[in-house]
Amino acid sequence: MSASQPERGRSHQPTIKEVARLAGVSPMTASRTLNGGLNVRPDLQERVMAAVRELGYQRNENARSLRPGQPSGLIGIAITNLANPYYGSFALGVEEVAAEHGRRIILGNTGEDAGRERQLVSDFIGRQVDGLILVPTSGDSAHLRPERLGDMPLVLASRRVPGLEADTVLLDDVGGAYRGTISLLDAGHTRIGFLGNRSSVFTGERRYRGFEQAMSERGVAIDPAIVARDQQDVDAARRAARAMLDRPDAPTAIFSANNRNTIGALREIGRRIHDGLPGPRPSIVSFDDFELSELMPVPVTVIDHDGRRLGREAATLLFTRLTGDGDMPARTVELPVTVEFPRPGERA
Amino acid sequence: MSASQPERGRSHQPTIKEVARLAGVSPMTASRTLNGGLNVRPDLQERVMAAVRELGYQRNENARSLRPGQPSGLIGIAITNLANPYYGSFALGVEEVAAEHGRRIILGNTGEDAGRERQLVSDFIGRQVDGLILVPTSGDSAHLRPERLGDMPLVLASRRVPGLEADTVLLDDVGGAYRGTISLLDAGHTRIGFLGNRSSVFTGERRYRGFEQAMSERGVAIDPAIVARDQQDVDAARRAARAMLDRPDAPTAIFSANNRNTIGALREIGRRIHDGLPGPRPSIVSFDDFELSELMPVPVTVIDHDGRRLGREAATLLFTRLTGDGDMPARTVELPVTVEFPRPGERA
DNA sequence: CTGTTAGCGCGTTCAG
DNA sequence: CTGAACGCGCTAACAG
Repeated sequence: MSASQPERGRSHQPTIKEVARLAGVSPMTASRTLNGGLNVRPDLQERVMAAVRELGYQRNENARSLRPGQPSGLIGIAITNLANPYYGSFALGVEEVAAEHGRRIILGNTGEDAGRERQLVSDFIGRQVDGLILVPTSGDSAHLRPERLGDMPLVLASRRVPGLEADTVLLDDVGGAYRGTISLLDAGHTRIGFLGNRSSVFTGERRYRGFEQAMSERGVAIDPAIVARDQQDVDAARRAARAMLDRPDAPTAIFSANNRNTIGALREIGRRIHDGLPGPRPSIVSFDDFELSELMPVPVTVIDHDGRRLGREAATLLFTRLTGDGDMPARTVELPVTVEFPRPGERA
Repeated sequence: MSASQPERGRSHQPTIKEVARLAGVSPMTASRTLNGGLNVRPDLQERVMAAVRELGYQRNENARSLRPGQPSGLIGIAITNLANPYYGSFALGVEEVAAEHGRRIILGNTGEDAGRERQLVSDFIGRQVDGLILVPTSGDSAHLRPERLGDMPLVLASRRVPGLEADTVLLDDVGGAYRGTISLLDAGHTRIGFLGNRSSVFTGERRYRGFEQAMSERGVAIDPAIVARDQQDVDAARRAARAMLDRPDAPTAIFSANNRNTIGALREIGRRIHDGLPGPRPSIVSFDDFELSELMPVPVTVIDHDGRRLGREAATLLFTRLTGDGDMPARTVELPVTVEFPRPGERA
């Protein structure tokens, strides 16, 4: 009962040696049996398996992968915000494909912090992961350069990293934003506001580009007074929407580049309706789907996409590289998005 | 260029030996330096650190934890559905606390499948995790019994496992459901429907109990004809809501025991409003919050709770056990929920 | 078909 | 203060 030692019972995970001893064979025979039983007499295999069951033996995967070249069976994932349902689905997609390949995932949340991303990647490498999948932050990315990563396979998701060649899965941000904007123009809107996130974020930039393309293609001018591109959370989005809608020349429609901005805009619109304020009730086009969008008090068109599928594609890209030629050129997969109108016959 | 071997460049993660050689010291001196530098001359430490930087050395955490008793720094988490935003937040909460303790998480998705849970737990043990956090499935749980788990610390979240004593974090399901139901009764409703998930699911059972308590306390009978407790997805929930609302004696309010049922019910209500169908526009009380609930066409009261906090509590419970006495009795933490009314002055 | 030897990267133990 | 030897659990490579 010494107080200094934690003295946890640590009921000692059985080792392959103990299995072998109990089965009356050498550790090598036990090992072979556990790895498929090639060149082991059936009766010995029986005895080994019996011992395994009796002892509740679990192979130590860490020891197994100690030998260089042996895969650890671990995939490291770093994402920016696990609480975002979209990235939750993304992680699920990766997990599924990883599991199909007998791999497990180590997951870290960066919170958009490049320093944290660096730590995570470093730790992942220290744990000998077989590959890395990440939604990169927009900060410094020196830790992702080939000279730091060696030949560790890396897949980027959702965003690119400037100057870094790596397998990448993206959404069709530009096309989706373009089509969503066109649907507003088709419905006769000419005064269209834009809510987005910091343009330093890759997707923010691309979605604005799609918006811009559609507007210029139709010869509709973009009024900078109703373009707000710096909102990262719902409250900021709400304030931006409010400022726009308070103008005498308020927009009759708003393009929102992501979920946070959409929620903020709709909260503001809801308040105005509830308070009986005058002014337009703008239609919304929202990049990112959300549930019950069809029950909103204004028409909401969503640009929908599948986070789980993005995750599955990212993992597939990784495993293709893991099993194939490590030197093949970097590939980019761009997943389609769908534009969904509120209800049949009731476009924005 | 032999075709049979993968022949990955594998630019060989540097080892501590190489660091030592480059620094002109023994591996032991390098090791000591990396572990705090106790009893190592400052100038040697300098040289070692320089070599580390030059080689981009990363300590092999797997090898480090090979020695029995050494923690792996890994926490295994198995949850039922990562795509559910609530569990995404939960995972985030766990990840945060784990990171604060210098641990990493291995994450697996069970999809409510007990067999998959068993595999995951087994794999986690094989990877020498320091502890396990799981949202248990409702199936067979033999693999969680102490005789199988040894003294591996285990924390259960959201649900209990029958007959298993383990640290547990729960929501105040009963109290929340009770208070939500009371709010409906206070508003004058007497005909209240119930939508829930399989009662075999722990939370489903508890939430029904809270509903029942409130109803019986107020002397309002529960009509089994408007109680549906077997919906696991939105479509099933919608059908159940439809059946209730098609009745001549349709409920004037509905208690929904979880997010999936709430969405289904609201979709059905939205359809009826849109199609101009007659009948009541029932108020909703929803266990589980969702965004923009205040913009719904019927009043929605939500019973809100914080998945991230649940995750943080679960991890805290685990680390308390890891650092403290492993033999302390199992503890249960029950987190409060808040009942939030639609808009000030407009109760359901 | 089976067993022995050796070594993966690291850190504890013990000897200088 | 520093280094050499040993062993953690496991499995290629090499006997037998």
